[in-house]
Amino acid sequence: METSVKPQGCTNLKLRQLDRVVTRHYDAYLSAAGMKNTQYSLLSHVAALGPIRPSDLAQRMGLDASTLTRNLQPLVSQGWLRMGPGDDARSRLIEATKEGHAKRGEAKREWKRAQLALNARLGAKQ
Amino acid sequence: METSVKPQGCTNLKLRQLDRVVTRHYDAYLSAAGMKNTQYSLLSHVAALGPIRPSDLAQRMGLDASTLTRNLQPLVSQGWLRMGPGDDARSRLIEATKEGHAKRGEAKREWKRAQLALNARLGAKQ
DNA sequence: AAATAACGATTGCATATACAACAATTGTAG
DNA sequence: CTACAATTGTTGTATATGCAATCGTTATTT
Repeated sequence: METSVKPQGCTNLKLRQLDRVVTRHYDAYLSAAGMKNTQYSLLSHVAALGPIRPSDLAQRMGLDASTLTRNLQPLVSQGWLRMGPGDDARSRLIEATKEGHAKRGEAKREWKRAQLALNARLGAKQ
Repeated sequence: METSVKPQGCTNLKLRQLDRVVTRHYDAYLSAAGMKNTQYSLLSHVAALGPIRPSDLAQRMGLDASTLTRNLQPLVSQGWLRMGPGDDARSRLIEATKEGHAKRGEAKREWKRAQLALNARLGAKQ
C-alpha cells in the first residue's frame, strides 16, 4: 500500500520532534545559568579543546563554519569566550576566559539536573 | 570520577548533532522540489489533516504556536497553503491549495529517495 | 615573479525555533 | 450587563542553522 497521506515512519520528522522536546527540556534547566543548550555545548567544547581554530571546532561539532562564527558571538559578548589571533593571518584561535570556565561549572550543575530529570522520565516511560 | 571535561553522554548534544546531519541529508534531496524538510513536514500535515486550526496543528506537531505562525508564511507565499477564516472570529483554518497537494506529491518522491539513501547508509554502518 | 589554486573565516540571505508580551475575541461570574 | 478570565493568534526579541558568495591570505604552478 504505502499510499497513506499521513507522514509516518519519517526518520527526519521523528528526530526533529524529539529534538525539539529534549532541547526545550534542557533549556528550561539551563536558563537558570543564563544560557541555552547550544551555548553550553559550545562553551564546553572550547573549554575542553583548549585554544582551537574555528574550522577545527566546527568540524568536531558537526557544524557549518558559518554557523559557528555566529554562535560564538553571544558567548564572546558575555565574556565567556575570547577570540585571538592564530598561527596564520587568516586563522584564529578560540579559548575560554576565566569567567567562561566558571560559568561552565555553574551550568554543568543545571545540565546534570536536566539529564537526571530526563533519565527519570525516560525510565518511567521506558 | 565523572570529572571529565569533555562533554559526553549528553542526550541533547547527541540528538542535536544527529538531527543536523539527518536534516542536511533530507534537505539535499528535498531541494530538488524547492523546499526544506520542515516545509515538507508542514505541508504534509496540512494536506493530511485537512482544514485545521493553527493551535491544533501546532499541538499535533509539537511546535510552539508562534513558530507555526511563522513557518506557515513561506508556504502561503508559495501558494501551497491557504489561510481562511475559522468558526470563531479569533481562530483560523489552514488548508492546502491544489498546487500545494501537487507539490506535496512531487516532494514525496524526493523524500522517499532520501529515506532510502539514509536506510542504505544506516544499514551499511551497522 | 605572476597567475592560479586552496584555505580560513565572514557576510548575505532565508528559514527555524521558542518565550514573553500583546491584541482581539469569547466565555463566565456576579 | 459588566468585570474578569480564558482562548487564539500574532509580534518583539534573541538565537540557531546552512548554502552560496566573498574577502584576505597562503600555497602552487608555470
